[in-house]
Amino acid sequence: MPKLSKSELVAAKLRNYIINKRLKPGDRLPTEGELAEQFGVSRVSVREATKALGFLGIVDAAPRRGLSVGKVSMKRLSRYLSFHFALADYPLDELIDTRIVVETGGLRQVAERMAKDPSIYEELNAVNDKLRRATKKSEWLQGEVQFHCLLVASSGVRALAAFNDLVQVFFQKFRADFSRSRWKNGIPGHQEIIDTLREGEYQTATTLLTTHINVHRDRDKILKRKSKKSDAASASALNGRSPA
Amino acid sequence: MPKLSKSELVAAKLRNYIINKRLKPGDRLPTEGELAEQFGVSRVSVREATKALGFLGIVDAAPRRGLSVGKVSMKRLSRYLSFHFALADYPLDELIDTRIVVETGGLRQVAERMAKDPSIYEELNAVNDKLRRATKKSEWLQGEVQFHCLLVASSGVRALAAFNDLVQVFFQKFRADFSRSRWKNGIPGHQEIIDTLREGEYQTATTLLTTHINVHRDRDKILKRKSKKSDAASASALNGRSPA
DNA sequence: GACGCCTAATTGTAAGACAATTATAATCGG
DNA sequence: CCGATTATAATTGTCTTACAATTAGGCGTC
Repeated sequence: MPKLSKSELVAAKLRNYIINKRLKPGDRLPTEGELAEQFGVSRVSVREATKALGFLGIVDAAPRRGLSVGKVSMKRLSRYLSFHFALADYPLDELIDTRIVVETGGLRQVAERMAKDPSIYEELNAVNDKLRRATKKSEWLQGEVQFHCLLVASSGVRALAAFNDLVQVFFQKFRADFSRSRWKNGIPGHQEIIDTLREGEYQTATTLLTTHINVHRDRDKILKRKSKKSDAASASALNGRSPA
Repeated sequence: MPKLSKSELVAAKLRNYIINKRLKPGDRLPTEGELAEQFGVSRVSVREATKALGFLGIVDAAPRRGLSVGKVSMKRLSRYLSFHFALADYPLDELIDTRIVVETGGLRQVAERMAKDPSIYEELNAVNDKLRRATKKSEWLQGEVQFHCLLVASSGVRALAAFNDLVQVFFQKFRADFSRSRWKNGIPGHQEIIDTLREGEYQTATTLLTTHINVHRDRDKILKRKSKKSDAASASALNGRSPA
């Protein structure tokens, strides 16, 4: 059990403070000095906590104005997590499983919302167009993440979208060694998915998206074919959901 | 253009340092004092940066050992996600959608693993037994979370499990006002789900689990049948302490 | 009333000191 | 000679104090 340092405790207490008082972005927090007194620690410890939270955009600090609750955005995180090499945490298979669950999980809602609001389709289409025009690999990498994040965000299930943002960052390193012909190939796949969704056929879209994501698994299998025989056809799960 | 603070600069430099030297998790970094001298700032600024990166698990610090590159884990990041959740205050409907996606998403894997390892069934069964013996509501609350967390963890998809842990914690407040007869009712549901999974029928289990979770939605609908589509800032109860 | 200056509150940075922790070396017992 | 224990020292963790930098809000002048 890793013993929590004082600044980490302060961060946790600050979190509870924000939750208990039901503070929302923009609301004021006590000053560093007041927090120090209230929590019974020195200003240094408070600062280490607020600074750390400030890095993430959770709190916002300015001289004279003091501290306030900031707007949490996943973009801040990605900035610090852009070290793809440091993220070798979960094996590829588990990340792919995770992606399939999270991304396909929201498709029904995406289809429903598309039916009511055509602009959702337009946005996704625009991102995919941008992807078509991409020439440099970095452009594609960025666009690819953007597309998949927007897809889940379009479900309107924001908690799922937030988690998906993280997963996409984690996954980034596996996209790195993807040949150009390979990713040019994926773009019509995107198109098919959103077109199918516009028709309301979210179950078909689920199959398509699953296959799209599983491409990474196949590639991995090929790379280490020497290992045990495995069922490459995969095609495994379409998660049957939606009980009415 | 937001002016970067010194500690943020240090964080950026540290990031470049890690990238340029191609450091991997576990590799040693200079000490705080050395970094301070090298970057021409005080130890305080270095500390604020390393602390912030430490929150994300990007650097790891220990007395005498010094600083080293850490490995970012989903556990670590859920701390950040928990802030996101806390500030966002998602409505019940979205949390239910999230739960259904995450919990049912792992069922296929659970069934597969159960077939190979019977102890998975036993564990789930044990938790459900404990649930049956629960008399106090607090026991039930704890057991309920434990069951659903174990269920997802049994899929072996750890990233999904980590996220699910978080969702369960935030869902707790909605379980709070659940009558005893109501939750006694849910226990056979659990049993049916794990039994079905043992048979390998994960699609049936998906339907069952979806219904099980949707009970909360129905109840919600009933509660505010009078009040129309109002977001109705949820009242009451928060947890007091941080979830580790 | 509008504009610019002043002041004070608050964060930002620094230096020094000491406590807490722990890897490594030294010591001791067998 | 080896294992366990103790002592040492290096490093992070925390506190205190001090001061610089920034800026919101008040004051005064026109």
